[in-house]
Amino acid sequence: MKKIVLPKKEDFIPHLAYDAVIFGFNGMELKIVVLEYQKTNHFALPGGFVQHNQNLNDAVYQGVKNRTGLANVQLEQCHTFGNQKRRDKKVLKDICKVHDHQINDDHWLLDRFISVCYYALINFEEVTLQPDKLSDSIGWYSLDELPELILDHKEMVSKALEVLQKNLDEKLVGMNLLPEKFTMKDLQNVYESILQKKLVRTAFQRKILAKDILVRHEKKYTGKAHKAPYLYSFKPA
Amino acid sequence: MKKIVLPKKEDFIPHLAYDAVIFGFNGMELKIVVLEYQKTNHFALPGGFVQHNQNLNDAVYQGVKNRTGLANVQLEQCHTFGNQKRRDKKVLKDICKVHDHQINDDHWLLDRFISVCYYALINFEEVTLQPDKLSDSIGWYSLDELPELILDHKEMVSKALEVLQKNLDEKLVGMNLLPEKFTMKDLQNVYESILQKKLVRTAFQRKILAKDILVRHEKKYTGKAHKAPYLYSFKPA
DNA sequence: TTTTTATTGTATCAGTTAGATACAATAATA
DNA sequence: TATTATTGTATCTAACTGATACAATAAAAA
Repeated sequence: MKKIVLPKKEDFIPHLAYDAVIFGFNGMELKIVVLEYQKTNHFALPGGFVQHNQNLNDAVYQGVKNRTGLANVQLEQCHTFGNQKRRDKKVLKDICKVHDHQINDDHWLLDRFISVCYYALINFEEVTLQPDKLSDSIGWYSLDELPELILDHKEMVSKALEVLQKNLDEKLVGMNLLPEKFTMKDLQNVYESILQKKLVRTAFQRKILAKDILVRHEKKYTGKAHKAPYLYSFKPA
Repeated sequence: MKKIVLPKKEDFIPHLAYDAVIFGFNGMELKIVVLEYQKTNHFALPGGFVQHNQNLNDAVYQGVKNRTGLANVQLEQCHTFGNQKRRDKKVLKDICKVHDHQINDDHWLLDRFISVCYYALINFEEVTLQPDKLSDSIGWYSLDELPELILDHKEMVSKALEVLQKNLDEKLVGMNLLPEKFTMKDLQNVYESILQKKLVRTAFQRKILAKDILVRHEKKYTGKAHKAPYLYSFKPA
């Protein structure tokens, strides 16, 4: 196991972290990015720390880029988790041990951390996840098949989904989760995955078209035995 | 000027603060609690720091109680402000000077702070504000007559109001802002103050009554030359 | 070639909700 | 007793949603 360099205490604001819930849509299901730490069986959201002279938002953006390979991600803050109990010495020790680091009980990484949770919506198809050195795997997990996550990361996922649902109509979510061109059915699937309930097809179509935010393109012939749906794209702002 | 004790560095999580936007309603206008630091002409939201073994939520609750005299306040988190520029050495130095404290440029209170912003709704009438030792005045200011606030506290107020507006219908705000019994007009004034727009009287009354959350009581005779309105209270949960 | 099948796009009807308007029912005053 | 301002409610209309219906396909089956 190649020894990696632990983050240095003096570079970062102590006791402060961030974590990110990154949503993607594979055409049918909503999924999120989860990291697995090498040989520890610990799963976690991508997260990190904030440097002393770095904006919180920038730290999250940079961190998500470094730990997942994803750039140009629009991150939205959703909640700050500040419970005193949110620490887990065992997890951190496990992770460090794999990398041949001995850390003492008073090491700063084992301290109590307050974490600011962000979420983002990205296009599942156009993206290649790139695990960093701490993680041996990075992957998409559907919401109802999440592995056990460390600390309160599961709660973060719930909170992020809740905020996402609340902002769905105004934030025009589909724009980030779908490819350039998509069918009405695709868009409805996005909405249903996020809201976790079925919508009425005709009412949905009517409502979306009434918003006047879509451009209609050619039909999409899928080879299936039925009428071909139109393709749409979002009107440019 | 009696010398006060500055918060001790070792007791608190460095670089981390909270601030609170406390809304009250005087019957006509929405107002918020603002502190003035003694003889400095600096105005700020009530805020403070988090102890090492204290939950973030508890810290805010305790802090609001200590700095304003308000207890049993339902606080909701609304946003975390993490811009690297949010520090102002002059303000802190001014405050400390008044209390006869010399602090150096590297004092921890002058560091860059990340602040978690909360908001609360309280009953203006039933409350006596109690300034702490750092502040010589504490008072209610209406939103359009706020003094200049330190740092990004003005932005915090905007954010808190925005979140409040968004949550208005589900959080049943009136419950916290009105006295036990109130008229329909009172409730409408609360809604209008928060949403900062006029509502249609008949539609508002119809909507609220349809929610089936109010109990109707006796009439309220104001001495004015017109029909007396009914008093209402919220149905107990 | 014709029929069948699944899905899509749209229209229509009913039920609900909100704004606008109208109006009767007051309390106190003129 | 008439006047005034406000309140509580009803009614009309416009907008929106769910439910239903149905024509228009695209490809497979007959």
